[in-house]
Amino acid sequence: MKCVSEKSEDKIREAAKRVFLKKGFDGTTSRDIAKEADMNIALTNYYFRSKEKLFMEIFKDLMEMYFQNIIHILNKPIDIKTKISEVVENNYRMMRQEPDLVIFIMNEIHKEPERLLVKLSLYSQLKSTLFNQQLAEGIESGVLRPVPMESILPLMTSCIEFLFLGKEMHQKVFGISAEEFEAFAENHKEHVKAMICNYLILEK
Amino acid sequence: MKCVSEKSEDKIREAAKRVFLKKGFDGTTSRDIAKEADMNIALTNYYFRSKEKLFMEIFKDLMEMYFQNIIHILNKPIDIKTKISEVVENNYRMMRQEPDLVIFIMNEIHKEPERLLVKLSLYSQLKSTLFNQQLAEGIESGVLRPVPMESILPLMTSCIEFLFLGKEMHQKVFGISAEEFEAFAENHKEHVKAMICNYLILEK
DNA sequence: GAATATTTTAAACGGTTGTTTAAAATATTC
DNA sequence: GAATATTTTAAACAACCGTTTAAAATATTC
Repeated sequence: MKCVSEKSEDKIREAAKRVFLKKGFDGTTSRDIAKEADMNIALTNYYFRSKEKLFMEIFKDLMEMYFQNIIHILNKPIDIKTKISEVVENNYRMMRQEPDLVIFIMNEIHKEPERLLVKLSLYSQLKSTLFNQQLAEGIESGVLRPVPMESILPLMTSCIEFLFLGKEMHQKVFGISAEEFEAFAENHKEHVKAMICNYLILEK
Repeated sequence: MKCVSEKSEDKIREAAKRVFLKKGFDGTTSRDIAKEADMNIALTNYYFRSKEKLFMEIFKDLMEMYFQNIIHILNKPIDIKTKISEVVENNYRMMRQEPDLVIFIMNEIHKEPERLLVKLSLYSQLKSTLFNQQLAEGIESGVLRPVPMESILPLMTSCIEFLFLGKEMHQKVFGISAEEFEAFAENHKEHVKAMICNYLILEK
Protein backbone atom coordinates (compact mmCIF):
# COMPACT_ATOMS: atom_id res chain seq x y z
CA MET A 1 0.00 0.00 0.00
CA LYS A 2 2.85 2.33 0.74
CA CYS A 3 4.53 1.66 -2.58
CA VAL A 4 1.31 2.08 -4.52
CA SER A 5 0.34 5.35 -2.90
CA GLU A 6 3.86 6.72 -3.31
CA LYS A 7 3.69 5.81 -6.95
CA SER A 8 0.55 7.87 -7.56
CA GLU A 9 1.77 10.73 -5.41
CA ASP A 10 5.07 10.88 -7.27
CA LYS A 11 3.33 10.57 -10.61
CA ILE A 12 1.31 13.67 -9.81
CA ARG A 13 4.31 15.50 -8.41
CA GLU A 14 6.40 14.86 -11.53
CA ALA A 15 3.54 15.75 -13.86
CA ALA A 16 2.87 18.93 -11.91
CA LYS A 17 6.55 19.86 -12.10
CA ARG A 18 6.53 19.55 -15.88
CA VAL A 19 3.37 21.59 -16.31
CA PHE A 20 4.28 24.28 -13.76
CA LEU A 21 7.71 24.71 -15.38
CA LYS A 22 6.12 25.22 -18.76
CA LYS A 23 3.05 27.28 -17.90
CA GLY A 24 3.71 28.80 -14.49
CA PHE A 25 1.36 28.75 -11.51
CA ASP A 26 -1.34 30.98 -13.01
CA GLY A 27 -1.26 29.27 -16.38
CA THR A 28 -1.61 25.78 -14.92
CA THR A 29 -4.98 24.28 -13.95
CA SER A 30 -5.59 21.33 -11.69
CA ARG A 31 -7.06 19.56 -14.69
CA ASP A 32 -3.86 20.18 -16.68
CA ILE A 33 -1.89 18.39 -13.98
CA ALA A 34 -4.36 15.52 -13.69
CA LYS A 35 -4.33 15.06 -17.46
CA GLU A 36 -0.51 15.15 -17.64
CA ALA A 37 -0.36 12.57 -14.83
CA ASP A 38 -3.18 10.59 -16.41
CA MET A 39 -5.07 10.49 -13.11
CA ASN A 40 -8.37 11.66 -11.67
CA ILE A 41 -8.61 15.38 -10.79
CA ALA A 42 -9.60 14.72 -7.20
CA LEU A 43 -6.30 12.98 -6.54
CA THR A 44 -4.30 16.20 -6.72
CA ASN A 45 -6.19 17.40 -3.68
CA TYR A 46 -6.24 13.98 -2.07
CA TYR A 47 -2.44 13.69 -1.93
CA PHE A 48 -1.59 17.38 -1.69
CA ARG A 49 -4.14 19.54 0.05
CA SER A 50 -4.40 22.21 -2.60
CA LYS A 51 -2.90 23.44 -5.84
CA GLU A 52 -0.92 26.02 -3.84
CA LYS A 53 0.50 23.37 -1.47
CA LEU A 54 1.50 21.16 -4.40
CA PHE A 55 3.11 24.14 -6.08
CA MET A 56 5.09 25.21 -3.02
CA GLU A 57 6.47 21.70 -2.58
CA ILE A 58 7.70 21.69 -6.18
CA PHE A 59 8.91 25.28 -6.00
CA LYS A 60 11.03 24.48 -2.94
CA ASP A 61 12.58 21.50 -4.75
CA LEU A 62 13.39 23.57 -7.81
CA MET A 63 14.91 26.36 -5.72
CA GLU A 64 17.23 23.83 -4.14
CA MET A 65 18.07 22.41 -7.55
CA TYR A 66 18.92 25.93 -8.64
CA PHE A 67 21.30 26.63 -5.77
CA GLN A 68 22.52 23.15 -4.87
CA ASN A 69 25.72 22.85 -6.91
CA ILE A 70 27.11 26.35 -6.73
CA ILE A 71 27.92 26.32 -3.00
CA HIS A 72 29.68 23.01 -3.42
CA ILE A 73 31.81 24.28 -6.28
CA LEU A 74 32.64 27.50 -4.46
CA ASN A 75 34.08 25.42 -1.62
CA LYS A 76 36.27 23.17 -3.79
CA PRO A 77 40.03 23.37 -3.09
CA ILE A 78 40.90 24.61 -6.59
CA ASP A 79 42.35 27.88 -7.88
CA ILE A 80 39.97 30.72 -8.58
CA LYS A 81 40.30 30.60 -12.36
CA THR A 82 39.33 26.93 -12.51
CA LYS A 83 36.57 27.66 -10.04
CA ILE A 84 35.05 30.37 -12.21
CA SER A 85 35.21 27.99 -15.15
CA GLU A 86 33.46 25.27 -13.17
CA VAL A 87 30.70 27.56 -11.98
CA VAL A 88 29.99 28.72 -15.53
CA GLU A 89 30.14 25.16 -16.87
CA ASN A 90 27.81 23.96 -14.13
CA ASN A 91 25.44 26.79 -14.93
CA TYR A 92 25.54 25.95 -18.60
CA ARG A 93 24.85 22.28 -17.91
CA MET A 94 21.89 23.15 -15.71
CA MET A 95 20.41 25.48 -18.33
CA ARG A 96 20.71 22.85 -21.05
CA GLN A 97 19.17 20.21 -18.84
CA GLU A 98 16.26 22.34 -17.65
CA PRO A 99 15.93 25.46 -19.80
CA ASP A 100 12.64 26.47 -18.19
CA LEU A 101 14.01 26.54 -14.64
CA VAL A 102 15.31 30.10 -14.35
CA ILE A 103 12.46 31.92 -16.08
CA PHE A 104 10.06 29.90 -13.93
CA ILE A 105 11.79 30.78 -10.66
CA MET A 106 12.31 34.44 -11.54
CA ASN A 107 8.73 34.86 -12.67
CA GLU A 108 7.12 33.21 -9.67
CA ILE A 109 9.29 35.23 -7.26
CA HIS A 110 8.49 38.37 -9.19
CA LYS A 111 4.77 37.80 -8.87
CA GLU A 112 4.86 36.57 -5.26
CA PRO A 113 8.09 37.62 -3.50
CA GLU A 114 6.92 36.07 -0.23
CA ARG A 115 7.59 32.68 -1.77
CA LEU A 116 11.29 33.36 -1.17
CA LEU A 117 10.91 33.21 2.62
CA VAL A 118 11.98 29.58 2.27
CA LYS A 119 15.61 30.37 1.50
CA LEU A 120 17.32 32.65 3.99
CA SER A 121 20.56 31.00 5.02
CA LEU A 122 22.11 31.37 1.59
CA TYR A 123 23.99 34.59 2.20
CA SER A 124 25.91 33.36 5.22
CA GLN A 125 26.69 30.18 3.30
CA LEU A 126 28.07 32.23 0.43
CA LYS A 127 30.05 34.49 2.77
CA SER A 128 31.80 31.54 4.35
CA THR A 129 32.79 29.77 1.14
CA LEU A 130 36.42 29.12 0.24
CA PHE A 131 35.79 31.19 -2.89
CA ASN A 132 35.05 34.28 -0.85
CA GLN A 133 38.22 33.69 1.17
CA GLN A 134 40.27 33.27 -2.01
CA LEU A 135 38.72 36.44 -3.39
CA ALA A 136 39.59 38.46 -0.27
CA GLU A 137 43.14 37.14 -0.20
CA GLY A 138 43.64 37.76 -3.93
CA ILE A 139 42.41 41.32 -3.65
CA GLU A 140 44.59 41.89 -0.58
CA SER A 141 47.72 40.65 -2.36
CA GLY A 142 46.90 42.57 -5.53
CA VAL A 143 46.52 39.65 -7.92
CA LEU A 144 42.77 40.14 -8.16
CA ARG A 145 40.79 43.24 -9.05
CA PRO A 146 38.75 44.50 -6.09
CA VAL A 147 35.30 43.30 -7.10
CA PRO A 148 32.81 42.40 -4.36
CA MET A 149 31.51 38.84 -4.22
CA GLU A 150 28.01 40.27 -4.67
CA SER A 151 29.03 41.40 -8.16
CA ILE A 152 31.20 38.46 -9.17
CA LEU A 153 28.58 35.82 -8.46
CA PRO A 154 25.84 37.34 -10.64
CA LEU A 155 28.39 37.91 -13.40
CA MET A 156 29.19 34.20 -13.40
CA THR A 157 25.56 33.21 -13.80
CA SER A 158 23.72 36.04 -15.54
CA CYS A 159 25.38 35.81 -18.96
CA ILE A 160 24.56 32.14 -19.42
CA GLU A 161 21.20 32.13 -17.70
CA PHE A 162 19.96 35.18 -19.56
CA LEU A 163 20.88 33.59 -22.86
CA PHE A 164 18.68 30.57 -22.12
CA LEU A 165 16.05 32.65 -20.41
CA GLY A 166 15.52 34.49 -23.66
CA LYS A 167 16.28 31.45 -25.80
CA GLU A 168 13.24 31.82 -28.03
CA MET A 169 13.87 35.53 -28.39
CA HIS A 170 17.54 35.13 -29.25
CA GLN A 171 16.70 32.45 -31.81
CA LYS A 172 14.13 34.67 -33.49
CA VAL A 173 16.23 37.84 -33.33
CA PHE A 174 19.32 36.16 -34.75
CA GLY A 175 17.30 33.96 -37.07
CA ILE A 176 18.82 30.68 -35.92
CA SER A 177 17.42 27.21 -35.30
CA ALA A 178 17.45 25.35 -31.99
CA GLU A 179 20.51 23.40 -33.13
CA GLU A 180 22.36 26.52 -34.17
CA PHE A 181 21.49 28.05 -30.82
CA GLU A 182 23.20 25.14 -29.07
CA ALA A 183 26.44 25.76 -30.96
CA PHE A 184 26.18 29.48 -30.39
CA ALA A 185 25.56 29.05 -26.66
CA GLU A 186 28.56 26.74 -26.36
CA ASN A 187 30.77 29.37 -27.99
CA HIS A 188 29.24 32.18 -25.95
CA LYS A 189 29.99 30.27 -22.76
CA GLU A 190 33.71 30.26 -23.58
CA HIS A 191 33.69 34.01 -24.09
CA VAL A 192 31.95 34.48 -20.76
CA LYS A 193 34.54 32.40 -18.92
CA ALA A 194 37.45 34.21 -20.56
CA MET A 195 35.88 37.62 -20.05
CA ILE A 196 35.31 37.20 -16.32
CA CYS A 197 38.78 35.75 -15.69
CA ASN A 198 40.31 38.45 -17.85
CA TYR A 199 38.65 41.11 -15.75
CA LEU A 200 39.09 39.67 -12.29
CA ILE A 201 42.60 38.26 -12.55
CA LEU A 202 45.15 41.03 -12.97
CA GLU A 203 48.16 40.47 -15.21
CA LYS A 204 51.53 41.68 -14.01
CA MET B 1 -16.79 62.62 -29.53
CA LYS B 2 -13.43 61.64 -30.83
CA CYS B 3 -11.57 63.13 -27.90
CA VAL B 4 -13.89 61.51 -25.36
CA SER B 5 -13.69 58.04 -26.84
CA GLU B 6 -9.91 58.28 -27.18
CA LYS B 7 -9.75 59.23 -23.55
CA SER B 8 -11.56 56.10 -22.41
CA GLU B 9 -9.68 53.87 -24.82
CA ASP B 10 -6.32 55.19 -23.65
CA LYS B 11 -7.38 54.98 -20.02
CA ILE B 12 -8.04 51.27 -20.49
CA ARG B 13 -4.86 50.74 -22.49
CA GLU B 14 -2.69 52.38 -19.83
CA ALA B 15 -4.43 50.54 -17.01
CA ALA B 16 -4.05 47.25 -18.87
CA LYS B 17 -0.37 47.93 -19.42
CA ARG B 18 0.20 48.44 -15.70
CA VAL B 19 -1.70 45.31 -14.71
CA PHE B 20 -0.23 43.08 -17.45
CA LEU B 21 3.31 44.19 -16.54
CA LYS B 22 2.72 43.29 -12.92
CA LYS B 23 0.69 40.10 -13.21
CA GLY B 24 1.28 38.80 -16.74
CA PHE B 25 -1.41 37.69 -19.19
CA ASP B 26 -2.60 34.64 -17.22
CA GLY B 27 -2.58 36.45 -13.90
CA THR B 28 -4.63 39.37 -15.17
CA THR B 29 -8.42 39.29 -15.42
CA SER B 30 -10.64 41.59 -17.45
CA ARG B 31 -12.12 42.79 -14.19
CA ASP B 32 -8.64 43.66 -12.88
CA ILE B 33 -8.12 45.92 -15.87
CA ALA B 34 -11.57 47.51 -15.62
CA LYS B 35 -11.05 48.18 -11.92
CA GLU B 36 -7.57 49.68 -12.49
CA ALA B 37 -9.03 51.91 -15.23
CA ASP B 38 -12.08 52.65 -13.07
CA MET B 39 -14.42 51.74 -15.91
CA ASN B 40 -17.14 49.24 -16.71
CA ILE B 41 -15.98 45.71 -17.60
CA ALA B 42 -17.81 45.66 -20.92
CA LEU B 43 -15.70 48.57 -22.19
CA THR B 44 -12.55 46.47 -22.47
CA ASN B 45 -14.32 44.41 -25.12
CA TYR B 46 -16.11 47.41 -26.61
CA TYR B 47 -12.86 49.22 -27.49
CA PHE B 48 -10.61 46.21 -27.96
CA ARG B 49 -12.31 43.09 -29.21
CA SER B 50 -10.93 40.71 -26.62
CA LYS B 51 -8.45 40.42 -23.76
CA GLU B 52 -6.01 38.76 -26.18
CA LYS B 53 -6.30 41.60 -28.72
CA LEU B 54 -5.77 44.20 -26.01
CA PHE B 55 -2.78 42.26 -24.73
CA MET B 56 -1.16 41.93 -28.15
CA GLU B 57 -1.47 45.65 -28.76
CA ILE B 58 0.30 46.39 -25.49
CA PHE B 59 2.83 43.62 -26.00
CA LYS B 60 3.81 45.04 -29.39
CA ASP B 61 4.30 48.49 -27.84
CA LEU B 62 6.45 47.12 -25.05
CA MET B 63 8.58 45.08 -27.46
CA GLU B 64 9.29 48.26 -29.40
CA MET B 65 10.09 50.09 -26.17
CA TYR B 66 12.52 47.30 -25.37
CA PHE B 67 14.40 47.50 -28.67
CA GLN B 68 13.86 51.12 -29.66
CA ASN B 69 16.93 52.81 -28.23
CA ILE B 70 19.61 50.19 -28.81
CA ILE B 71 19.56 50.38 -32.62
CA HIS B 72 19.84 54.14 -32.43
CA ILE B 73 22.83 54.00 -30.10
CA LEU B 74 24.55 51.33 -32.18
CA ASN B 75 24.41 53.69 -35.16
CA LYS B 76 25.84 56.73 -33.35
CA PRO B 77 29.12 58.08 -34.78
CA ILE B 78 31.11 57.45 -31.59
CA ASP B 79 34.00 55.14 -30.75
CA ILE B 80 33.21 51.60 -29.72
CA LYS B 81 34.19 52.01 -26.08
CA THR B 82 31.85 54.97 -25.60
CA LYS B 83 29.20 53.04 -27.49
CA ILE B 84 29.40 50.06 -25.17
CA SER B 85 29.14 52.41 -22.23
CA GLU B 86 26.07 54.09 -23.69
CA VAL B 87 24.33 50.80 -24.42
CA VAL B 88 24.88 49.61 -20.86
CA GLU B 89 23.81 52.97 -19.43
CA ASN B 90 20.69 52.96 -21.61
CA ASN B 91 19.91 49.45 -20.47
CA TYR B 92 20.39 50.44 -16.86
CA ARG B 93 18.12 53.46 -17.26
CA MET B 94 15.41 51.34 -18.86
CA MET B 95 15.55 48.74 -16.10
CA ARG B 96 15.26 51.39 -13.40
CA GLN B 97 12.38 53.10 -15.16
CA GLU B 98 10.42 49.91 -15.88
CA PRO B 99 11.80 47.01 -13.79
CA ASP B 100 8.96 44.70 -14.80
CA LEU B 101 9.53 45.02 -18.54
CA VAL B 102 12.11 42.32 -19.22
CA ILE B 103 10.67 39.57 -17.02
CA PHE B 104 7.28 40.31 -18.58
CA ILE B 105 8.55 40.04 -22.16
CA MET B 106 10.69 36.97 -21.52
CA ASN B 107 7.91 35.18 -19.71
CA GLU B 108 5.21 35.85 -22.27
CA ILE B 109 7.50 34.78 -25.12
CA HIS B 110 8.45 31.69 -23.17
CA LYS B 111 4.84 30.67 -22.73
CA GLU B 112 3.72 31.63 -26.25
CA PRO B 113 6.70 31.92 -28.64
CA GLU B 114 4.38 32.68 -31.57
CA ARG B 115 3.88 36.13 -30.08
CA LEU B 116 7.31 36.99 -31.42
CA LEU B 117 6.18 36.78 -35.05
CA VAL B 118 5.70 40.54 -34.80
CA LYS B 119 9.40 41.37 -34.77
CA LEU B 120 11.37 39.92 -37.64
CA SER B 121 13.36 42.73 -39.25
CA LEU B 122 15.58 43.19 -36.20
CA TYR B 123 18.48 41.02 -37.31
CA SER B 124 19.07 42.81 -40.60
CA GLN B 125 18.82 46.11 -38.72
CA LEU B 126 21.46 44.93 -36.27
CA LYS B 127 23.68 43.58 -39.03
CA SER B 128 23.73 46.93 -40.81
CA THR B 129 24.50 49.10 -37.78
CA LEU B 130 27.63 51.20 -37.59
CA PHE B 131 28.55 49.21 -34.49
CA ASN B 132 28.75 45.99 -36.48
CA GLN B 133 30.94 47.74 -39.05
CA GLN B 134 33.22 49.12 -36.32
CA LEU B 135 33.41 45.66 -34.81
CA ALA B 136 34.42 44.03 -38.11
CA GLU B 137 37.02 46.70 -38.82
CA GLY B 138 38.44 46.51 -35.30
CA ILE B 139 38.77 42.75 -35.47
CA GLU B 140 40.33 43.00 -38.94
CA SER B 141 42.98 45.48 -37.76
CA GLY B 142 43.66 43.54 -34.59
CA VAL B 143 42.59 46.15 -32.04
CA LEU B 144 39.48 44.15 -31.09
CA ARG B 145 39.19 40.57 -29.96
CA PRO B 146 37.30 38.46 -32.51
CA VAL B 147 33.93 38.15 -30.79
CA PRO B 148 30.82 37.83 -32.95
CA MET B 149 28.16 40.52 -32.67
CA GLU B 150 25.74 37.80 -31.60
CA SER B 151 27.79 37.35 -28.42
CA ILE B 152 28.71 40.97 -27.74
CA LEU B 153 25.14 42.26 -27.80
CA PRO B 154 23.77 39.83 -25.19
CA LEU B 155 26.82 40.50 -23.02
CA MET B 156 26.00 44.21 -23.01
CA THR B 157 22.44 43.61 -21.86
CA SER B 158 22.32 40.36 -19.92
CA CYS B 159 24.38 41.41 -16.89
CA ILE B 160 22.22 44.44 -16.11
CA GLU B 161 18.89 42.98 -17.13
CA PHE B 162 19.41 39.79 -15.18
CA LEU B 163 20.24 41.75 -12.06
CA PHE B 164 16.90 43.58 -12.20
CA LEU B 165 15.06 40.54 -13.47
CA GLY B 166 16.00 38.76 -10.26
CA LYS B 167 15.86 41.93 -8.18
CA GLU B 168 13.73 40.43 -5.42
CA MET B 169 15.91 37.32 -5.37
CA HIS B 170 19.17 39.24 -5.22
CA GLN B 171 17.82 41.42 -2.44
CA LYS B 172 16.80 38.43 -0.40
CA VAL B 173 19.93 36.40 -1.10
CA PHE B 174 22.28 39.27 -0.23
CA GLY B 175 20.02 40.54 2.54
CA ILE B 176 19.79 44.11 1.26
CA SER B 177 16.99 46.66 1.07
CA ALA B 178 15.59 48.21 -2.09
CA GLU B 179 17.74 51.32 -1.51
CA GLU B 180 20.88 49.27 -0.99
CA PHE B 181 20.08 47.38 -4.16
CA GLU B 182 20.05 50.65 -6.11
CA ALA B 183 23.55 51.50 -4.93
CA PHE B 184 24.75 47.99 -5.58
CA ALA B 185 23.29 47.95 -9.10
CA GLU B 186 24.93 51.30 -9.89
CA ASN B 187 28.30 49.89 -8.85
CA HIS B 188 27.70 46.61 -10.65
CA LYS B 189 26.94 48.51 -13.85
CA GLU B 190 30.42 50.10 -13.79
CA HIS B 191 32.04 46.69 -13.42
CA VAL B 192 30.04 45.40 -16.38
CA LYS B 193 31.12 48.29 -18.60
CA ALA B 194 34.76 47.91 -17.63
CA MET B 195 34.68 44.13 -17.97
CA ILE B 196 33.27 44.11 -21.50
CA CYS B 197 35.64 46.82 -22.74
CA ASN B 198 38.54 45.09 -21.03
CA TYR B 199 37.73 41.89 -22.90
CA LEU B 200 36.84 43.24 -26.30
CA ILE B 201 39.45 45.99 -26.67
CA LEU B 202 42.93 44.51 -26.87
CA GLU B 203 45.82 46.35 -25.23
CA LYS B 204 49.10 46.56 -27.12
C1' DG C 1 -12.69 -14.42 4.06
C1' DA C 2 -15.10 -11.07 6.72
C1' DA C 3 -14.03 -6.49 8.53
C1' DT C 4 -11.40 -2.53 8.03
C1' DA C 5 -8.57 0.92 5.86
C1' DT C 6 -6.93 3.03 1.78
C1' DT C 7 -7.20 4.60 -2.95
C1' DT C 8 -9.78 5.94 -7.02
C1' DT C 9 -13.81 7.48 -9.27
C1' DA C 10 -17.72 10.38 -11.34
C1' DA C 11 -20.27 14.06 -10.23
C1' DA C 12 -21.19 18.11 -8.34
C1' DC C 13 -20.16 22.49 -5.58
C1' DG C 14 -20.00 27.69 -5.47
C1' DG C 15 -17.19 31.15 -7.43
C1' DT C 16 -14.76 33.34 -11.25
C1' DT C 17 -13.50 33.62 -16.01
C1' DG C 18 -13.95 36.21 -20.77
C1' DT C 19 -17.56 37.82 -23.35
C1' DT C 20 -22.27 39.37 -24.85
C1' DT C 21 -26.64 41.58 -24.50
C1' DA C 22 -30.01 45.04 -24.57
C1' DA C 23 -31.28 49.08 -22.43
C1' DA C 24 -29.84 53.60 -20.57
C1' DA C 25 -27.13 57.73 -20.90
C1' DT C 26 -24.73 60.91 -23.55
C1' DA C 27 -23.07 63.26 -27.72
C1' DT C 28 -23.65 64.55 -32.57
C1' DT C 29 -26.05 65.73 -36.71
C1' DC C 30 -29.34 68.15 -39.42
C1' DG D 1 -34.69 70.27 -30.65
C1' DA D 2 -36.03 66.03 -32.77
C1' DA D 3 -33.54 62.18 -34.86
C1' DT D 4 -29.50 59.66 -35.01
C1' DA D 5 -25.13 57.81 -33.59
C1' DT D 6 -22.02 56.82 -29.95
C1' DT D 7 -20.70 55.56 -25.34
C1' DT D 8 -21.65 53.56 -20.88
C1' DT D 9 -24.19 50.63 -17.91
C1' DA D 10 -26.05 46.54 -15.16
C1' DA D 11 -27.02 42.04 -15.84
C1' DA D 12 -26.49 37.82 -17.62
C1' DC D 13 -24.19 34.07 -20.42
C1' DA D 14 -21.85 29.50 -20.82
C1' DA D 15 -17.42 27.70 -19.72
C1' DC D 16 -14.03 26.89 -16.58
C1' DC D 17 -11.71 27.34 -12.04
C1' DG D 18 -10.08 24.87 -7.45
C1' DT D 19 -12.14 21.97 -4.36
C1' DT D 20 -15.38 18.63 -2.10
C1' DT D 21 -18.40 14.80 -1.74
C1' DA D 22 -19.95 10.28 -1.23
C1' DA D 23 -19.85 6.02 -3.31
C1' DA D 24 -17.11 2.46 -5.77
C1' DA D 25 -12.92 -0.13 -6.19
C1' DT D 26 -8.97 -1.98 -4.22
C1' DA D 27 -5.70 -3.34 -0.62
C1' DT D 28 -4.71 -4.63 4.18
C1' DT D 29 -5.52 -6.61 8.60
C1' DC D 30 -6.95 -10.12 11.72
